[in-house]
Amino acid sequence: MPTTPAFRTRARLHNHDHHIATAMTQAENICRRKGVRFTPIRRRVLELIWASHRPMTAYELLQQLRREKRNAEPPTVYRSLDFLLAHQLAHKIVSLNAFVGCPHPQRRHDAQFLICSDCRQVAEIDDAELQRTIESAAHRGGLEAAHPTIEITGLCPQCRQ
Amino acid sequence: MPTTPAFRTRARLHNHDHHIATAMTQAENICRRKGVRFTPIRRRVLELIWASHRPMTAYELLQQLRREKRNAEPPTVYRSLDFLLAHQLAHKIVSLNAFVGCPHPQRRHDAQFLICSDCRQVAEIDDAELQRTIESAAHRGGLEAAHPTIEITGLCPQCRQ
DNA sequence: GCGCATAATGTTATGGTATAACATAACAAT
DNA sequence: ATTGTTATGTTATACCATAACATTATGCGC
Repeated sequence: MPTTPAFRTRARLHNHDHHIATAMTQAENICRRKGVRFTPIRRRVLELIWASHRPMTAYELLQQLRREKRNAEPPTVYRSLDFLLAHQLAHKIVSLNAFVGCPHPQRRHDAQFLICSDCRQVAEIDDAELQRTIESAAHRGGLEAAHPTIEITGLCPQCRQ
Repeated sequence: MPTTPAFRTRARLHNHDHHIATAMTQAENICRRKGVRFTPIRRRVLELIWASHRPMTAYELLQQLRREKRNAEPPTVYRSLDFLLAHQLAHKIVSLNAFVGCPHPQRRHDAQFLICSDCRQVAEIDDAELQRTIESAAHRGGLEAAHPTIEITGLCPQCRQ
């Protein structure tokens, strides 16, 4: 069971700048430890992802990026996204063709997402029981080295009110 | 636990024509019962989906369809797919942007898929425990009226050998 | 059967997502 | 400084999906 509520409340949204700063510092540290380059473009793309409360598509990111970098093109942002995904600093939500920041990039993990169909907010959960159940279902079905994509769409608490 | 193995063996592939015929008859019956029209195009698209052992993209289906129907265009196939998805005669695999036939379209269900990353074969499983666990994880996370997308990628038994 | 409403298909155009391929620039280690 | 490697610039294109409007087919009440 997550120790913090899965979806951000209004109060937590107010702290958003702080969240971004923390995520960026974390990303920096991780890249330094791994000896990979957290270049200005990569950093900026991750900042833009975090600056949004909702998952961002590659072309939304491109549009933002172009405000500062006139010559940005699709490969610019897709390459940065590839890097961020490879190092688990971000995740792709395949059901939305969009990207979110990873709230705990330190440990490698298979992510599970809750998606609000109304406000489009996404919460990453990390449910050990769910993980185990998925793995055992895959195994019963004959699948090995399984990498699950779990995306659950529904209504978040705020949007139900 | 499924009563048949999730992935098709070579023996079961030999029976493929029979599988297709069964699936088509089932689809016919379902459409008749629902009072919706199983038109020649819709029928043919479903046949093409079943004729493949792998998930088919919309444009692969279009290419096939054009062999018989020179004037087929993207909307032709997307409309048929919309119909087939709406009536649960087929499913979309969002992580592949591709479509598979539904092996048990009678009962309405949230599907879970095992995907072999080597041979690309897809098995639909229907694991009650998994379903329950997902729902309760979503609920703990605050999400209601949850519609899960479960797609697990790995290696199938044949491809491991 | 006839006329009508509705559903399905035809057709053209365009929007949205992602990558190939090759050129240039930045960096890091000697 | 030279060189191998990684990152970025740039152009073009492939792939995925739908909008919008015209035409045709079907089912139904008469």
